Amino acid sequence: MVTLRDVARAAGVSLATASRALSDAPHVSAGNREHVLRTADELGYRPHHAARSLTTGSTATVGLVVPDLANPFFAAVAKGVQARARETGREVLVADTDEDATLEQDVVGRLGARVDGLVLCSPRMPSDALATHAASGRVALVNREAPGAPSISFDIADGVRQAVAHLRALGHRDVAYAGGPRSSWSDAERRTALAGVTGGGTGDVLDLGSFRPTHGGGVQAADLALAAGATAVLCFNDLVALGVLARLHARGARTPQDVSVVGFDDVATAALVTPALTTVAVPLARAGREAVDLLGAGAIPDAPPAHRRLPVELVVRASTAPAPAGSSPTRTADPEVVIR
Amino acid sequence: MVTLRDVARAAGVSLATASRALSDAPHVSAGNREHVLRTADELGYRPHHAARSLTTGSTATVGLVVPDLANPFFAAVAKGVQARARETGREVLVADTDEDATLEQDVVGRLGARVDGLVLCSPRMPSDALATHAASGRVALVNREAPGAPSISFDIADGVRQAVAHLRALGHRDVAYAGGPRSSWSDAERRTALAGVTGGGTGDVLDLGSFRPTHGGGVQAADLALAAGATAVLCFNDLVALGVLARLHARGARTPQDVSVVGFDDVATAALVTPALTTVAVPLARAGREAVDLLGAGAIPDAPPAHRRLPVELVVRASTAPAPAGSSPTRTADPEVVIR
DNA sequence: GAACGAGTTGGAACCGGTTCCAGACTTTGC
DNA sequence: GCAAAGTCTGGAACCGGTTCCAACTCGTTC
Repeated sequence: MVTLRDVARAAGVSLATASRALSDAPHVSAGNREHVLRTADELGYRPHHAARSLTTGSTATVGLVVPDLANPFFAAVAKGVQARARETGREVLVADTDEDATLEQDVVGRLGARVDGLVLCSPRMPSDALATHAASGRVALVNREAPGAPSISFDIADGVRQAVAHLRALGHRDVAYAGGPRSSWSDAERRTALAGVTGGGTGDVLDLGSFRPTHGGGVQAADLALAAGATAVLCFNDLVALGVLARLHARGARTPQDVSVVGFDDVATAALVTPALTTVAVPLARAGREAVDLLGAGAIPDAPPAHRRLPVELVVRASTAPAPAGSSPTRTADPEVVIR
Repeated sequence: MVTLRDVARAAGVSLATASRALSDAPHVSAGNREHVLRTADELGYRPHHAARSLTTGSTATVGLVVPDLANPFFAAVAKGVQARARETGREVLVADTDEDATLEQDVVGRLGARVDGLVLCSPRMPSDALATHAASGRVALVNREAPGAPSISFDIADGVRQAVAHLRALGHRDVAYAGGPRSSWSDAERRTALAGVTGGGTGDVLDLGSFRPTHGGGVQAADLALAAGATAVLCFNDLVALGVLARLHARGARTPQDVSVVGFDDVATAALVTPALTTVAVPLARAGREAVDLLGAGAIPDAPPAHRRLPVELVVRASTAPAPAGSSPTRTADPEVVIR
């Protein structure tokens, strides 16, 4: 292994000069700089990351913590984080917490010590724990908001509004919501938005309940939607929507002729299934990129952390269509479970 | 920030003793060890990773390089790598190369300097470049084999055999292969296997050509399959198979009644689409885990690198069925493009 | 009672860089 | 022509750990 010492010796300069030349610092003559650079190149010198990190105190690394790397939602964010980090000369240390809030906290602690900043994507830990970690000032959140930490989230309320407006415009009166986990921050956002949007006198959205945010959760929700006589189902995310689609098909209900389905997130597969899914597209990669930039912005201490909400957009595909003509004018479900 | 020096001072022992106590080394009295440990805990001591790395020469980090994090194939491998690394007390530095062979080489160089070992998943770089990097002895390959580096790959030949046998058993005589990129190592493996398996006198498999390994590639292949009168299509991977499925549906061909479709990899969505995809399941997460273990096994220098092939398994779902009764006994395609 | 050895202990060197500081040299201004 | 200012340069301290080595303690054995 060739060290800076070797380069300095070969170039006939001191360690200090060699260091300055290579780190592009001032106080080196043009000739010396050039010479050192060439010598380093010839010797194949590669700076020792740990050594540099030890003195400078910076690791040139960002950490990324996600609940599940194999979930396309998080994978897309990870791709954005990774791309932006590379552009800014940093590497990415990634950790998958297997959707486990306890493991997540552990991981945040361990990873936090090794990076300049940490991007937490959809953290599962409770708010108070999150606040503790946020206090370090080196944390940025994605898809969750919390008082102490800067965050990138999505304009979920607007997405819900667009989705419901779309369905209403198609004549759907019996719209149902297949919700995500109660503990989920983003499910709470959707529900709040639904409660607001339905106040317009056009009728309420039926709450089918909370389901696991998976294909299986969607299967479960689909039966409830059929039983309730809904002609349209708005889903917590695309995975749930895919489950709804599959189950409706299996039960002989046609999509979109009999029942319309709307997803959330616009994951890659949403466009590839048949019928292609109408869904609310959220800029996942962009969120990852901006979260990385948020980490660099720790310039002004005690400034209130930035909460940025990225715009979303309903993408209309083949899973939504006008409500069937003879759809029931009266609701069959218990009014108790309506979202307010 | 609390350093080892602080702990030593607070515990009333020397730096050396404190270090030994915390790294669980011998030559510390039980009393002292206990006392140091407690003091460190009270002070909230966290070892400084860069400092430790500087002296020990080990980074407790593995690097992972993948062409595309958002591709579920690589995401699954990444999850395995991540899990195994955590179990063995290491972190994962991940890099996404955007399917770019040039960027990949660059990334391997930069990442390589910061990790103890590097897992290269489906590397796109040419063999000679791969050999150069493999010479460092700290590289493990996934889904590709090369002379100089240990690797984890899949028993693709067996997968192809199982898939073709399945289709033959269903009475399909006109089986077509929708191939992946010519430069792909794993496409070459599939073709070699196809050439071998079709020699059994049961007829050849028609080569539809090479397609981008995406949904779009599958759409393209589907039209060629229909034109060639194939009753079954074996696809390079699941993404291509999904494209084939979608296009067949759009063109009014029913799956599996008219045309059967088989994928490769058993990505998560394969089971979720309608009809559910028959596909060759490969143990992706396991491959990631074992690749990490391969990195630790640099014990015997100059030992020939291990090439391990993990078993695969055909998963029969709803996209394959007996060949239609009246399928043409004669082939309409040019015999030149048959795989040999 | 002295020699011996095993078990502990702390001082100091070291890992590979960055940066402060003092000194040498060059340029500029009056 | 000389002082002041500025530019380069290299020695050395330092970052926070690990580990070598010498010294020291104590119990054991002859």
